[in-house]
Amino acid sequence: MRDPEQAPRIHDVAKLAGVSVATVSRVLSNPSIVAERTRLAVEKAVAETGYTVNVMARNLRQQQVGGVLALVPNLANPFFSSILAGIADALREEGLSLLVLDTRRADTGSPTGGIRSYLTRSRADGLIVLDGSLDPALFSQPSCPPVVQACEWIDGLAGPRVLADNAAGARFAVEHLLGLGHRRIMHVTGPSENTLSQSRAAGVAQALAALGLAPVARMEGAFTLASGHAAAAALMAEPERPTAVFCDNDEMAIGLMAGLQARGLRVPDDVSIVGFDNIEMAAYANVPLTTVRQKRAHLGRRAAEMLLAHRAAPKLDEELILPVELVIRQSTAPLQGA
Amino acid sequence: MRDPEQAPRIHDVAKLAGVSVATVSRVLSNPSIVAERTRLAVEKAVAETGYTVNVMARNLRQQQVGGVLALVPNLANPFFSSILAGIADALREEGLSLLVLDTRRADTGSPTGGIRSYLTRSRADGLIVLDGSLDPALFSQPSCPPVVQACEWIDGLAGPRVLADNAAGARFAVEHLLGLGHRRIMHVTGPSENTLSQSRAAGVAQALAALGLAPVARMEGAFTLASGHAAAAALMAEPERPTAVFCDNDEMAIGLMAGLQARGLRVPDDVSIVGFDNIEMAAYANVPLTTVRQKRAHLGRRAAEMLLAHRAAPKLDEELILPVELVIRQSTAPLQGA
DNA sequence: GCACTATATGTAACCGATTACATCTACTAT
DNA sequence: ATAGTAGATGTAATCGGTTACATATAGTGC
Repeated sequence: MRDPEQAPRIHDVAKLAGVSVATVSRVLSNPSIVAERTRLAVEKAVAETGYTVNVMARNLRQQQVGGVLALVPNLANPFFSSILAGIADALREEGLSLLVLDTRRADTGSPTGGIRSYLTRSRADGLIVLDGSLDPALFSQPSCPPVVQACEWIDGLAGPRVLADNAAGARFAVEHLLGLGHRRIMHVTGPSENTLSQSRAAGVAQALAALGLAPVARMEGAFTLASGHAAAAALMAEPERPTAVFCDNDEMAIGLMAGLQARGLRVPDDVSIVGFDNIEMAAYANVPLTTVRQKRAHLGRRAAEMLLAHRAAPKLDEELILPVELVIRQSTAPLQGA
Repeated sequence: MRDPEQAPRIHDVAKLAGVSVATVSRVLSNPSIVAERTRLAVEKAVAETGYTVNVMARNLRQQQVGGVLALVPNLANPFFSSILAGIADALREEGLSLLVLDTRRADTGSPTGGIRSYLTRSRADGLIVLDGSLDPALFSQPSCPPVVQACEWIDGLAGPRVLADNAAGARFAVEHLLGLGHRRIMHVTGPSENTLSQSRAAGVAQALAALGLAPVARMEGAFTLASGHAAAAALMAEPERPTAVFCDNDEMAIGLMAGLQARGLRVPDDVSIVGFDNIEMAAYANVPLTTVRQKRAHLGRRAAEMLLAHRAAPKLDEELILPVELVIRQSTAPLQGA
């Protein structure tokens, strides 16, 4: 006798409906091949018992997990969470769920285990990697599920990628500053090993080179408010003080604004500032921030879609570059005395 | 013959090591009960084959999923993502993974399916609910896994909860303003049906009642920058303009500051402002924001720990109230002319 | 030397679905 | 009337582990 508290199994439904388990399974997964009469009886039995499939059993049999794992460097960072929202959206439409792993924290675990133990077909049907600092060797195990890189990317790791057009965005930002007459432009970057930083630096160099210029100053930050704040001191210390700054993200730009204002400099009168990302706060900063818009949720969605397509028909090395656009607000102004 | 591309199974390891599958399983899960000699042989075979357990098969047999599902109202909201980070941390230590479901988006799906289909023991070993607006009936199915409510809570849903001390935080904030001499205090709230809003409103009322006062104005916001910005207009429209505002979260407070400054009012000279949450941006706002600190990652961690404890030994209706503290920065000042 | 116990390992049932294959029925074509 | 076929359903193998139970071996006490 079976404990009535237990969740009903397909067998219970079958018995109640007077059919075999196979028929019940068919009603649930492919109703069109079973006779109307039978189907109705089974549906009634399902309703009466309150049966729902045991997802684990189905997954085992079908050799799939029903979920995609996202590797994020820092889950608490709002930048990533809106990408995740886009990913979750696209996955749910396909009946897949979203698993999340914070790589910075997981890393600290046992050296052999840690992240690696999650990179198996038995744990996820696919991987979306948002952390460009991971070792490409992690993904070379034969049991590693299909991978799509999004936002950041890993040098030496092939496979599809979805990226924002970082170089173009940086170029737009700097061209905007140049157009306002600025020539002494500082670049507050992300960590130098970060792939985003690198491609944004390339965009900056490109825009400046068109006029035969180079950044008068560069400071390496960490994409944080605090590092932007610290950049204010660096700016003041420059012998030829920059009149404009491009920051690799909005958080650093906002931190920088706060730091400059605390030192008595005014934005945009004394210094023009451009950020990157267009986080929600950018529009509500003390001085609304001119920045480069990047559609993060959309990027996440495209990454998930690409993963699903890639699973169906592997397309190596497809690279999707999403457009970005400059949003001009009030943190930039023509060079004084120009 | 087995396709050598396939992931090795426990059977392959057993054959290579010259032992039974049971022994291999024991080496992996409970090494102490197998002889040293045998253990070494098995470990060698595991290394040679590159075997890793099939998580789905193990989970099916052990009747567990290996993951906990967090229900969040809005994944893109940084407020929730740092709670998730805390949850993920605590779960990983127990070998569990974090599944995420964005309830606002999932809601829009089929009425019968949607969220409900995720609330099954076969999909998650436990639930952490961060959305107080959900229907308690969702969790009454017999197959629903153990639930812990965190941060927000659902009226009519019993079970353990982890909350910040919202009433005390609001009281601290208002007492601080009263102590600075302010008497005309406005309260910018979250949505009135939100449980957080309700308990914060209670704290506000309590603090004011001690002096026989009531809020001179109240405006219902949506926890967003935009609604805080809109509150600036409401404040200006008051016949007796408030000299201080308590906002139910930092985002609204920052939006409000921006709105007031755009209208020529100065913070804190003309209006003092207190927020709630202590998001990172609070310290870097144009005027650093006085606010109530709530340790979000810690709250998430405690929620996960409570869930794990609850699974082991169900403790109904345990309620954990985490302390909060006032962080005084520069957005509050003594009443002018007091 | 014998019974008994502890330790180590193997055998096979089991978790709960899906699905290849077998079977049965009813109908069509010759 | 008979074979052939399509459609509906049942039977049982299968996914890949874990673990209760059985068995074998070595060690202990009297």
